[in-house]
Amino acid sequence: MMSAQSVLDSSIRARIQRTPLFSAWPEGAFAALLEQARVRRLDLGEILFHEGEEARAFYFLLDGEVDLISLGAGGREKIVEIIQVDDLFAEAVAFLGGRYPVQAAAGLASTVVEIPFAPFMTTLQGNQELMPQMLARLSMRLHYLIKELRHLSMESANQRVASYLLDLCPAGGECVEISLPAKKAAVAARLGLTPETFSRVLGRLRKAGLLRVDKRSLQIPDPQALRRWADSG
Amino acid sequence: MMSAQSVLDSSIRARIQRTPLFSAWPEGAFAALLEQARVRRLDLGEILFHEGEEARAFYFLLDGEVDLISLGAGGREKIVEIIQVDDLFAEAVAFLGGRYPVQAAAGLASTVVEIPFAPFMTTLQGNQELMPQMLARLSMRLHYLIKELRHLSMESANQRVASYLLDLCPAGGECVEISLPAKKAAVAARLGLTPETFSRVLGRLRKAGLLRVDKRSLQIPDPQALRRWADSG
DNA sequence: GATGCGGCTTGATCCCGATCAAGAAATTGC
DNA sequence: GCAATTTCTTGATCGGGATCAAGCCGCATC
Repeated sequence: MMSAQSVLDSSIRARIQRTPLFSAWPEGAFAALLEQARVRRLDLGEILFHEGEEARAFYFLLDGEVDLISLGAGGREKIVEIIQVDDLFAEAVAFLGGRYPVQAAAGLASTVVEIPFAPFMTTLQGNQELMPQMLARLSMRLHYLIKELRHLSMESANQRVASYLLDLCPAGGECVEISLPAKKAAVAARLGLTPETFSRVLGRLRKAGLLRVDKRSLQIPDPQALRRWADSG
Repeated sequence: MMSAQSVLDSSIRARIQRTPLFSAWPEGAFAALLEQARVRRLDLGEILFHEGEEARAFYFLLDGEVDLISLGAGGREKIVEIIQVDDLFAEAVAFLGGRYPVQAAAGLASTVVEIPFAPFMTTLQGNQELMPQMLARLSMRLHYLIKELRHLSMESANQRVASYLLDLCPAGGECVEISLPAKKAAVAARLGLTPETFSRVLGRLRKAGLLRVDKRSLQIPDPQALRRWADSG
């Protein structure tokens, strides 16, 4: 079930314009683009777009949580990325031959802004000074996927969980408290693990004194020790 | 050990210009770029660039074979891609923050053309009509990595080998005979498998009558049957 | 409080692919 | 041609994580 409305209030527009992709856009072009955008509400579990479906729009997540999921034979699925509030997603699909390469499903009841590709691409072609920003976006995704590939293909469950937790820490410093971006089963899928294994790894970390767990919020008393534990075990 | 020479003969220039990335380049800019390029010869096993190293150039493979390798803890390594003759590689690194995200090593004695980024980027910035081609290149790599991720995270050894073999077939039709692009150990690493497992899977396929193996050349009598075998088993 | 349900943990067992260990076959060197 | 080295195959065992199967906890509803 979905609903759409045609007017975006100015605070929403401001949030979208704050993304790196749009911050350099001339005001006129940006306003014209958002003319065509619509707000959509998604129920928990609702599918925003399917893998292989013709791609007509990309999205900005206002509220809730959306999972990008790659489907395999026999119902197997891997969460490629958990999209967070204020993230733009699927914009790179504009150059990927017109089909979504993954599925997007709401992990919670959510709200997204749907921005059609057609006017976006037209503006991009007419203002080529905007292209470097688009190249930068694509490069970030490339980088992200290369890292993912490394994690999946040569790290153990322990190492993957540890790296993931450390990545959640704000850069560098002490990260006493962090919180999981989604329910544990989704995080497990994001890491390519079953919920059971994920739970066991957290248990191991807890017993080793490297982690305190309370519901979805975690404390890492000594990040460096965690890093060392991952590198050795 | 390496040697460099400064003049590129015209047949080499023609091969490079035939790549999609350069086919739209104005003759003058292309010639100026290749002024700065150099030929390098690599011994078997020689490392062209290391992971994390500052990126100053990208490459065109004239002859031999180069493997892009991602390194993990404890000497573990995964071949991300096996570069073939007449492929351009590492050009996307221009936008990836100035460091190579993987290592490149010669899988055979090889010859590459080394093309520095500086003049390349300058030309790109001065001729923004060339950017769409660059976007297309990045998108292809994105697409490739998404596929890789899917294969690695949710397919069995059997399925990965079968998909890989089918991908080697020229599009669609009968592909009676194909040949592995590298020695079996390298192909196994590309698939995220040990040589032993790869050998066993080929053996299984042989016994099932789905494959004939002779050295490095393979015959697939019935591609559709192979596809079915992968989808079921 | 009882009941039910979804999310999480814990335990027992299984299976795929890695690892260890020989051999066989192909390639190279003399 | 024959030895030496590398590449590939085959077999035996091992182990990490999946799967199967209960139980547990927090929370909602009545």
